[in-house]
Amino acid sequence: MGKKTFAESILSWYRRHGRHLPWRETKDPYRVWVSEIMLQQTTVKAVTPYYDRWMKLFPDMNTLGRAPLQSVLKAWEGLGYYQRARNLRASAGIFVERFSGQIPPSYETLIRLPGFGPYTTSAVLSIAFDLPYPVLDANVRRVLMRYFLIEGNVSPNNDNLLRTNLDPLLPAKGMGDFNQALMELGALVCTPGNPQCLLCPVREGCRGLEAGEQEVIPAPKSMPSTRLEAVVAVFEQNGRFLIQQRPPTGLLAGLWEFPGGKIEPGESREQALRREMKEELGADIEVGPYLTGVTHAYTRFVVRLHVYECRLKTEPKKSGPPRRWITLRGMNRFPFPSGSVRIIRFLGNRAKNRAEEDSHTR
DNA sequence: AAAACGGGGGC
DNA sequence: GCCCCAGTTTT
Repeated sequence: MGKKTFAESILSWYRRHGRHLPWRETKDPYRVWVSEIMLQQTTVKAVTPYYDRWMKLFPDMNTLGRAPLQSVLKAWEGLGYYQRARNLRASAGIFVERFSGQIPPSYETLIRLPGFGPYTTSAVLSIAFDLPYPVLDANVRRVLMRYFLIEGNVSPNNDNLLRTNLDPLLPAKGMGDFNQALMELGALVCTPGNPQCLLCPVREGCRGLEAGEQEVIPAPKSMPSTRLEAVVAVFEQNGRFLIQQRPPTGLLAGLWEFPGGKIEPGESREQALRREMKEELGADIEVGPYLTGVTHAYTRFVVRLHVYECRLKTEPKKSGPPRRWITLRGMNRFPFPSGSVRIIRFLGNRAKNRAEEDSHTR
């Protein structure tokens, strides 16, 4: 009886130390798929509550495949990368219409569908169908680049090197568990900073540890970061607020927001508001009191939103993006980016405070 | 090969 | 305040 193989070491560690997560309680392809999409570039901590809510709203493929896009986006509100939700809905429609509501267990078929890239396709096929596709995600890349001492950045070239090195170490069966075990090791032990090499089941064969390079592999990527100032206009008429829909493509596509825009260099906030509302609504406005400030961080820039109560002096034009007058409660049905959600929360608190003051001074 | 595409957690 | 995350798609 020889020593444990790489795969055996990883798997036995996973059985002992792997976390119990909602999407690991099942091999239902639909649930596995939804979890994989949600987990793209998104931490387990952030996904868990969304996943639980999602399965109540859209418990199976047929429900999702027939759901209105707006309700799907609403369920995704705050998770980010909203194209994922659109792709999920689009592919669910295809599964319902062309595959009897089933996910076909074929790499060539899935990879053509919206939202199925190399990672997701392999993950779904290995985890839900026990097919022999290894995955390369950020965790696996980090673990294996360290293990094989592949220095430098994550790149297609290094990915090929990884696959070549990994191939002889793959298990004969149970690829789904192996993939999840490798990812879990990256998430819990072989972390970006302060990796817990003493607790690692494969530290003996790790060439990165041997070379003392484990902390600097893969090479850290520097993130350009800029700051941006923007203004937001809140119009209220008879308890209803003006919101408008963003364009169907690009940043935050199809989500709703309060009108506003970027402050140009040398411009005051008030000037920016009047200019933006002239451009967006075709209306002249009066800028009222400052309501609140919200800082909203994106991957490569930070926006500071300055929110002002405003009043329309002229009627808005009819053309332009869809616009609606909506009560605070009515906003439950519209998907907003997180920055807008915080403004809505502010307006809700303000309304509550006003109601309380009324009840005291009455 | 690089950029676009969100947001929150961790330090 | 910076870095990262169960990637995909477009440029």
